[in-house]
Order: sequence, then structure tokens, then C-alpha cells
Amino acid sequence: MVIGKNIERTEKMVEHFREVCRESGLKVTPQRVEIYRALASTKMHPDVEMVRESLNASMPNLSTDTIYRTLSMFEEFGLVTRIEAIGNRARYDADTSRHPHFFCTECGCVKDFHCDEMETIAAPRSAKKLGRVDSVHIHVRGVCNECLAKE
Amino acid sequence: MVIGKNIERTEKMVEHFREVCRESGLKVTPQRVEIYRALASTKMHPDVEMVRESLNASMPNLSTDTIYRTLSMFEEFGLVTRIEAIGNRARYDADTSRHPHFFCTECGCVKDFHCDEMETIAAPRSAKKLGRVDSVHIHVRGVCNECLAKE
DNA sequence: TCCTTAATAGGAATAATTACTACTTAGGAT
DNA sequence: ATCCTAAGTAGTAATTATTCCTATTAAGGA
Repeated sequence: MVIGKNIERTEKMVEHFREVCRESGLKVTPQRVEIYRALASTKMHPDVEMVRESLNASMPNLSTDTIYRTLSMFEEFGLVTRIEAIGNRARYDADTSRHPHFFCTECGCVKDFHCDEMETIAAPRSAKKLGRVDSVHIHVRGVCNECLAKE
Repeated sequence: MVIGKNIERTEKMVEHFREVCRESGLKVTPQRVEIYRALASTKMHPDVEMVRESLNASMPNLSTDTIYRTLSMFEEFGLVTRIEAIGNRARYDADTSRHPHFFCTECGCVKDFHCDEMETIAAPRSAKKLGRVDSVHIHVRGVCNECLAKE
């Protein structure tokens, strides 16, 4: 996983992350910072294993459990969004703004795209009748260009 | 899981299922028919365990592996849709028409609702640039009325 | 600097899914 | 109707993802 693009934006996100931790009484540990930074610095919507790999050099003793706990906690505090992609691994996105995803059914990659209509569409009355609606999620499934090229 | 509502509609779906099997050269085994019928006769979007429970009386020896294999196969042939709900169990829907789902983040239930806009919104150019788009999926996350009542 | 309590590492346990193999059966051929 | 064969199934083992547990560590306030 390539880390390090858009360093400025990433560091702004990390600073915001520190603030949220302080405000919420969460300890700012090196593990948490590095896990958050790993997410914030990539567009790959990594799963736990990808986070572990990307931090293996800098934190070889980082435990799986810590990554799981930390990511769940981040989600709880609205710092990341959990993506229910195809397959069995949960993936996470540090970009919590509402936006649709493209899921490749061949390789499992997840990509962002933008669409005003999808980002603003509201839950209808028929949905609100079922309970309290907290968020709207849109994704498309298909085959990414890389996989199409291989065929 | 309550099975048996809307028997007529269910049996029409089962008949269609048989046709698809015949056309595709798939054997119509009792296991497949019952698994399909279990899905077609409920709106609960069951997971593997729910299917197993609902068929436990009629097919006590039905193996987990068969349910997994069969549901994957159904999805491959467009007979069911796999729903990536919250949590770690895959759920399935025999209603393959495009419609949005409500996911309760408390109890994990999945409910259908309808919304013309959500059912017709098309993938934008920005998505098509990423690859071939096969389907569009929309869901909302929130807390269902039953869970709200408990609080 | 000390203290308290939250957080972590490492490993064990659990849960979900897939793989394997000997046996069975659906459905076409006879 | 019976036979044949490949596809399908049951039962179990293996794998993979996730969570739990506990002794140790360290963040951050006093």
C-alpha cells in the first residue's frame, strides 16, 4: 500500500483526529495516530490486514487486536466510515464525507467516485417509517478497468 | 423465521427458479428448491444460519456447506442478491429487483423500502470511468422502530 | 515525577466461511 | 423402467476473520 501522497492534507486530518481524541478524552497513542494516518493517506479503503502491512516497517509489534479495536473505536467516534464491501473483510475510509463507492467484483478493490445526485439524495418517507435513519450509502458493483484489461 | 406467507407468489418464483436451473443445466435438487423457497417466502433477508434453522424441520441433514455453496451459486446465476449488511454474516434476498434496504445498526435487521428516485438513479460518468458498472445498490443505516421502542 | 486508568501485545478462543472426500442422486441415454 | 455418469451433498476438517483475555505498558492529569 502506497503511503505518503498528499502529505499536507493527511497531516491536517491527523491534527483534526488529535483534537477529536482530546475532546473525547481518548488517549492519543502512537498506535492510534499511525493507524489513523495510514487510513488518511490512502484512497485504497484498506482492511485490517492492509493497515497492518503498511505499518509493519514502522510498528512491527502492532497487534491485530489493536487495529480491530482502534478502527471500531474510530468508527464509533465518526472518524472513519466502515465500508461493507463484497467479501468478508471490513474496510475503512477516513473520508467520512458522503460519497459513493465502486466495488470491483473481480479483485475486490474499492474506489471513490463523485455524483451530486447520489451525495444529496434523501431517505424517503417510506424509509423513515421503518425507524430513525442515520445515513445513506450508495455503491455500484462492477468490474474495474484493471480487471477488464486482464481478460 | 416465519415461512409460508404469500404462497402463490412464492410458488411462482420457485417455478421460475426451476426454469432457470433447467436452462442453465443445473440439477434441480430438493436442497436447492427448499433453500430457494426459504428465501423466496420471507422478507427477512436471511443469512445462512437463518436458512438452516428454517429448514431444520424438513431437512435436518442439510449441511452448512450446501447452503453456502447453493447461495453463492444462486447469486452467480442472478437468482438472489447478496446483501452486504452490517456485521459479519452475508445475507441474501430473493427479490432481485433493484430496491433500497434499511439496515438497523442495533439489531442487524434488514428491511425493504421503496423509493422511485433510488430505484432509477443511474451510475454517473465518473463511475463508468472506473470500469464496467453492473448494478447500483442503495441502503440507509439507522435504528429500527423495534429497537427505538426498547430504549 | 508519580499515579491511575486506559491502552497494548501476544496469544487463545470464537465465529464465519471454504475445502475435502466418500457417498448419493438427478437427469440424460439406453 | 433401468443404467450411467457427472454433478451434488453430508459430514468433517481446515482456513480465515474477528473478538476475547490478561499481564504489561504508557498517556496524561495531579
